[in-house]
Order: sequence, then C-alpha cells, then structure tokens
Amino acid sequence: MTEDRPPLTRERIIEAAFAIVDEAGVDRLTMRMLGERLGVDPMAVYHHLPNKAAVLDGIVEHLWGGVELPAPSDGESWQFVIGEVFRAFRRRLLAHPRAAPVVGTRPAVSPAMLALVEGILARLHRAGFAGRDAMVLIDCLAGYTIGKVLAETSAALGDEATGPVAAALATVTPQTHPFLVREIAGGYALAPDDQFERGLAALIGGWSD
Amino acid sequence: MTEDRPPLTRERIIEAAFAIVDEAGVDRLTMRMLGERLGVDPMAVYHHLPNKAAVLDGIVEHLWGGVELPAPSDGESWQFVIGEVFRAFRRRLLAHPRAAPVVGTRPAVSPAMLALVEGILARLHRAGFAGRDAMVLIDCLAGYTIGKVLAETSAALGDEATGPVAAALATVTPQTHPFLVREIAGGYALAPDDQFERGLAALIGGWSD
DNA sequence: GGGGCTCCTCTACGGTGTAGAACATTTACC
DNA sequence: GGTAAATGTTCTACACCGTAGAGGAGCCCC
Repeated sequence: MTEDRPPLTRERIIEAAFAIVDEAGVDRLTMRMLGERLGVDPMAVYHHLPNKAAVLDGIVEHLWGGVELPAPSDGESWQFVIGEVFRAFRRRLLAHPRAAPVVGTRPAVSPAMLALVEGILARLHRAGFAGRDAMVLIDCLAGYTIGKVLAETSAALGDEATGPVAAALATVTPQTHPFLVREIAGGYALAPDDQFERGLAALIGGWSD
Repeated sequence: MTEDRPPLTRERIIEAAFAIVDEAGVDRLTMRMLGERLGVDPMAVYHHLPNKAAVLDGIVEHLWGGVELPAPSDGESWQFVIGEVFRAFRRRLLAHPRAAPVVGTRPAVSPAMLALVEGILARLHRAGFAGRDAMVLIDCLAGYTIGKVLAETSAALGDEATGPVAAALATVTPQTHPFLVREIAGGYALAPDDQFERGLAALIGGWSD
C-alpha cells in the first residue's frame, strides 16, 4: 500500500478538480471522482480544504490567476491597456467553457484576483489614467466580460438546450415577432468575438474619466 | 383522499419552485420539497416537466417575463429607452437575489425572453434608433447587467464567503497592494446602484450607431 | 520506546434525482 | 352503459451525493 504518490496539497487538489470540470462539466465534479483522480480516498481532500465549495472557489481563483497582463509598451493609452486585459480574461474563460459558470456564481475575491487587480491598477496608472474610479471601471468591465462569456458558453454547450430553445425559436414568425425577424434576417449573426469587441469599445470609449 | 387541490400545471409548479428558490436559495430547491409545497408526490411533477433542469429553465423564463417596458412617451431618445429597460431588468433580478444565479447559468432563450426582446426592438425603432445592430446592443447590455448583478448578489449573500474572502482581504497591505489600497482609501465605496449606472451610461453613450 | 502529530482510510448516514411499475380517475367510443 | 384507453398521481427502489466520526499508518522529538 506504500505506492509512491506525490503528496496531496491544496494546489494538486484544485488542479485535479479543475481538470475534471474542464473535461466533464461542473456537475461531474464529485468528491469521489476527485479522490479517484488523485489516487486517494475521497475523504482525504477534507484535510486540505474544508468542503466542496472551497474546491470550487479554488477553481475560480485558478482561473483568475491565469490571466496575464499584456506586455507593457511605451506610450500606450489606458484605453488600450484595459481593453487588452479583458480580452485576455475573456480568452482565458473561453478556453475553459465548462468552468466559466463557476466564475459567475461564486464570490470572486481571492489573492490571485486581488493581485491581478493591483497589476491592472498599476498599469492604468502608468498609462496615465486620470480618473479617480479605476476600480469601478474594472468592476464594470469584469461584469460585462463574465456576463457575456456566460451567455456565450451556456448557449454553446447548452446540454439539452436544443429542446426548449428550439421550441421557443419555432414560435418566432414575422407575424408574432416582426422586428426580431427583420433583425435576424438583417445579419444579426455577428461573430461572438466581434460582439464582445463592440461592447468593449463602447464601454471603454464611453467611460467619462 | 379526494382532497380538493387546484390541478397541477406547469405554471403552478414553476411558481412554487420560484418561491422556494427565492426564499431559501437554489440548492434548497428539491423535487421532494417542490412536491411537498404543491401537496403532491414529488414524482407528479415529472408529468408536466421532463426533469429538474426544466424547472430551473422555467424559473429563468419567469424572471424574464416579469420585466416591464417603461411607459412610452413622446420624443424619448433610444438611449433613454434602452437604459430604462435594463434598469428594470436589474431591479427585477435584485428583487430576487437568490434566483439571480440561475439566470446567469442557464441558456436564456424562451418565449418570454423573445417577447421582451421583440418589445425592446419595437420601442427602439419607435424612438428612432438608426443603427443596424440593435440585437448586439441588447446582448451586450444583457451581459453587462447579468454579470454585474451576479457579482453583486454573490458578494452580498455570500454564504460562507466571509471565510476565504476575509482571509484574502487580510493580505492586502500598502506594501503588497499599494494601488489597491489607495483606491479603496480614495472612496471606492461607490454604491452598487451608482456603479451600475456608471457602466450603463458608458456602454450606451459609447455605442457607435 | 513511546507519545503526539499529521495525513489518510473506512464505514455509515441522511439526502438527492429519477426510472419503472402500480394505481386511480377521467374520457372516448361502440 | 360497459369497456378500453388515456391521463395524472403515487409508491418503491436504485445509484449516487457530501460529509461526520472513528480509527489506522507513518513520522518526529524527547
């Protein structure tokens, strides 16, 4: 029974949990499954994390921690900097669509997230952001980005979504929804990236500093 | 056993489910609890809805359905109209903070939501919105609003949040997070309503039509 | 060598979503 | 009016969930 196994740590546990969620979705993340993946009794996890919610919070932190600030360059505007940051954040979330819902549902504050915010503030300052409420700007952009990604992912990998969604869409006719039909026919099919970019530009460009 | 009971319908079920979520939170919504509240065997629900996910989707639809367009008035700008719509949407969500996470996590398309979108499009048209991508604007504002409300509610009624959140905040010092500390000291405590308003104004004002 | 500590395992409990059969009650039809 | 089908409800049962609580294995220090 003395199989050589790397020691259990909070980090290893969260990595394994993240992998499970990433591959199979949140509701397949089970303490039993987690234990199996770590080659350990499920209950062993409880010596490193108090409960399953803490595991989920660890995943959220793991995601925030992976966001990288853009390489600084001279003469960059704060608008460019903040835009790049949230483009990177969105990329990070979309790379793990099954994990994205977790980020939306659990409180976000964690060391990794605070470190990122501090980094953003420093970069904004460096780029000459004059406004006094940089935090509000960051919060608004974070909300926008998460909300948009949630809509995107839950629509994309909508499990059984096809059922009710298709049924609802079937009721859309030029008679019942004239404006909607015209909108769709007029080429609403803007790619998600472009949609995001559109709102991002508006939010940043319209910010009164 | 012939107790007189109003007949079970999809609507009554979803109302009951919504009430449970609203009062006790999503994870207290149980098929057994739902049955009990309806005075019925839990399994009876399955003759009106295929599974629990459908119950949740019903709740989402219920929330969308309750959003009311502002009373039309002459000479109103499209900026005003769309702003009012999403102010109303946010109010609707915040009135049921425990139900808000569900809206963020399940695909949104439903008859009620499509009807609302159709209504918004009509009002935008009436108010002289000239742009061709009204749907993109709506999507961006919906993302922003939901994202912001999620952050607000998950922070507000953060169950055990106090634990890890407080721990993370305790690591914030002027040495480790100089910019963050300055920001907080400088009066970051902008009320949530004002924060939302700030981003809303930017997003709408910065929209290039 | 032995006591304590840390990490892990085992067993068990109450609760979950829901499949499948049985039952009751209403409706449809000749 | 009798019978068959359809419909809505209940009962029972199953596999699985998070986790409490008691124990066991290996280590370190005195």
